[in-house]
Amino acid sequence: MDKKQRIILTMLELVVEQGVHATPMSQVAKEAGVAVGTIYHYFKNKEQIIEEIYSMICQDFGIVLMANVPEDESFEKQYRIMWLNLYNYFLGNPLAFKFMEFVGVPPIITSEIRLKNVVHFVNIKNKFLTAILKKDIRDVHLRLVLQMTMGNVISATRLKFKKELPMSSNQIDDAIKMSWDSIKV
Amino acid sequence: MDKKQRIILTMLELVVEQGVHATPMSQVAKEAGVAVGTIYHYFKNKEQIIEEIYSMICQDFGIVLMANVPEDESFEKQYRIMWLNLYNYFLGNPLAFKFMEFVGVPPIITSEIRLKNVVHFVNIKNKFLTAILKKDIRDVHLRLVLQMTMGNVISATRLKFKKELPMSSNQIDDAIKMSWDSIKV
DNA sequence: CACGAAACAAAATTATCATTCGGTTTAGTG
DNA sequence: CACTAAACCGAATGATAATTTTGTTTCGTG
Repeated sequence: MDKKQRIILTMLELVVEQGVHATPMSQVAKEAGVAVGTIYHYFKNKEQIIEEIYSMICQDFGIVLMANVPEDESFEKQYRIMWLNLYNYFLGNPLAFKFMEFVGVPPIITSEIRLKNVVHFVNIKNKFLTAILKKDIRDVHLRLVLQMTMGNVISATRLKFKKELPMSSNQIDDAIKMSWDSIKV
Repeated sequence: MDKKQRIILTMLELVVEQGVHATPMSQVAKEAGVAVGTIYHYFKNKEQIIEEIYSMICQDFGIVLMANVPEDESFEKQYRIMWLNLYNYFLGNPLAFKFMEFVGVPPIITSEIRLKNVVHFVNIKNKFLTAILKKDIRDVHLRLVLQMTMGNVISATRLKFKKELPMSSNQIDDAIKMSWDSIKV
């Protein structure tokens, strides 16, 4: 694998378990198997590595969320699939989840950086917007629906990761049902 | 105000806008109007200050959540009041909200510290548990209900703070309704 | 008043880290 | 095969910060 990618992934790994300021560049270099100087060959500074990680994950979100969503089904069915898409992405990419939870927030990620990455979310926004217009879901503000839904998936993922619940398929069903009931008409 | 309290509050203020590792003790000392040495007279180290802030806020939670909850009303009404209790606490104490969102997480707050503070949540847990037993709300795992509800309040608060929504009383009503619909039978 | 303990101060210590710099190696090209 | 530009290296630099140490002040009590 090329060094740049290795630096990014090592930083991601270390940062989610130690925090940004607690992971020295020297450690990143060592664990990535490169010299410190090499890191600065590829990146302007530490901050930029974090920024690239953030951007990478946002892009993932945009793609993963809309995967395998059948256009000819009810919105409830589509919702269920999108919900699971995100949940399964988190389960399969715990580093991404933890990064977004603990690192991808101010003051590390500034609102400016966040703004740069909203592009990745236009599709999902449009999907929910038409659902509101078609009265498939409650007529409340789009931002509220999105934030609540996202929050629900995160809640379920948290319980799973913290091992506070096993999240059997029954419990996942419960969570999705609860989530859907909160937005359905 | 006594110096210990001043140190805690200054640390809280600086930490939510700069992050833990980005706020030097020297700055805390300066803005609190004490000498660096004085801080170490009251606290073993930086970590302990953070820990005391966390504990302080957890205690607030336990008290605030259960305030003015009428025992003789339906659980729906009670839920509404608890929900607003927390929401209003966040609005009135933005530092506490931001601390819990950005600082009160691993690896800064370890699971050990978190465990020490679960005492503050026994009342609220019991309240929801009896609601489940009395079939006032869905029969799903207590942890799921709590995490989802907490997540909903946080979602609403986030939208307000990030100024993405004005959170008029209508919108708050929407949010509470959505939240309630997700747990009601 | 004196005297001991707690409160307070800040300089000194020790450590750590992000970044730079001077240089070497590698790989592609005419 | 030169030659060059990019890739790469890691010691040195320059800051900064957490904590310790040493000493001074305050204050309650016998």
